[in-house]
Amino acid sequence: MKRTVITPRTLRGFADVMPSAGRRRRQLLEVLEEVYTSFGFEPIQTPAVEYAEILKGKGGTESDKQMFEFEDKGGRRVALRFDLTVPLARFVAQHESELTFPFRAYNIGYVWRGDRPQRGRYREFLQSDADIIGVSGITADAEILTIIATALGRMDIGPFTIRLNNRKILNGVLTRLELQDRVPPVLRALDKVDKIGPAAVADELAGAGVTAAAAQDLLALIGSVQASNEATLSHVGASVKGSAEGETGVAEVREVIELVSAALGAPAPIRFDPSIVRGLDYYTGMVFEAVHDEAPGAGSISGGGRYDDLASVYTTSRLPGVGVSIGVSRILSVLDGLGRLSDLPRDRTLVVLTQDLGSDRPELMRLAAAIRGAGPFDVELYPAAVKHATQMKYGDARGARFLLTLDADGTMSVKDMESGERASAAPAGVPALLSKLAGGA
RNA sequence: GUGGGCGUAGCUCAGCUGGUUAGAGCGCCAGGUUGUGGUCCUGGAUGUCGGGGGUUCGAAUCCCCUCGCUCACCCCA
Repeated sequence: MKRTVITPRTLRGFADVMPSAGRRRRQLLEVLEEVYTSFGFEPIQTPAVEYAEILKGKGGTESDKQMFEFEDKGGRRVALRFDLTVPLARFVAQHESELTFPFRAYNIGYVWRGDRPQRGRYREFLQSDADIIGVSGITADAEILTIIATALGRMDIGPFTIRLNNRKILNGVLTRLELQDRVPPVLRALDKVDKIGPAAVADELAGAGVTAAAAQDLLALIGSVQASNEATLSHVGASVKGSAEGETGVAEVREVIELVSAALGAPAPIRFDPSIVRGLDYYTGMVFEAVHDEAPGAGSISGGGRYDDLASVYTTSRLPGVGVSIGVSRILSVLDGLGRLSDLPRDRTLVVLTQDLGSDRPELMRLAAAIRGAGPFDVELYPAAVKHATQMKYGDARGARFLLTLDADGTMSVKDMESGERASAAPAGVPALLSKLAGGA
């Protein structure tokens, strides 16, 4: 009789994390927490599920369409969070009286979006946000950018570039061209210039009711990325002449880059790119996204910007903010695509203790604990008294550095899997022996 | 949501214009080597050819439907 089984599978867009990716993920998260903390950010957390009315209508119609929304058993309309920024706005508005401002917090968690999965794009993915709430100066903007540059640098994932822009630049120009009532379609059209080219963008702008002359102005503005930020800034500075808001935007970009470079003690890995727009409707000033230089087609590994009005739907207090979102799942996917997911060396030495039917198991347990306490060792006791060769192969497959076998006469034999050499010692001397062997190599 | 590509062993894939028992490499298992891994040698197991229907003497191969995956658009991490 054949037993029928349920085919093991995951939902479209929902992925398992395998051990190789899991180790990398852990390392990325360690770097993030360390960097956030070193900038004074506090860890917070918000729920995965919120009232739908809290989440909907904040990030634009596209976000609403992609939101997982359902009814709970009590008949409430609820939704899975689409990002971590909108829940943060709710959090800050709700706990305003208990927080110290300017409030700096980070939040690491999964978010859910119902769009079609592709490489590096999932329906459930891990994101890590850091935000400063309560001030509108560009010092905060610069600090956020410094955090990204620092974190991405320490993650050791390869070269990256932060593409930076400021919404005030385009807003200013659009106002001068009397297009302020058509901002979203115009921004959408301009955002496509890399993909479809200036001519097609001009067509789309014409379709949005933009005159040919205005379209040329806009294309000149966004097509002005130069070899250096300074060159781009002066180029764009010329096109925004006459618009106070646009001039402010250019000045902010210039100053922010200067501040980040000062913080890093080196030129910031930032490229001023006036074509960066970003879809989320709530951004009001600085906007940016980071791409991995070796996988620019994989999409952004980080993004964010300034949003000065986000919390206004939950409170009458003015709570401007600026934040970054780092795509942990996306970074893992990029590393996987580059074949560098599992090249992370073990940060501690793995030791495997073997056993057989006659082993003194209390002695083995004591010894495992002693080795763990003796230094940077991860120690596992093979959990069954199977054939010794099997346990050796297991240790090898696991990448263990040392295989330990308790001999019948009570001495411990130590095999160094790297050199192939064997040594022995009394159990009490094993921790010291391992430290010596591991250190000497 | 719109449009393209692809579903053959655990994995990566080969199977020409339809033709007998469907293959390779890797992996896995066993032995060589009964308490000392990797290398090597020998042997072995495994497929509803994604599913359903149709054409045909005959379908992994052609047609239709369906499911799944994937890429592009859209949007973004």
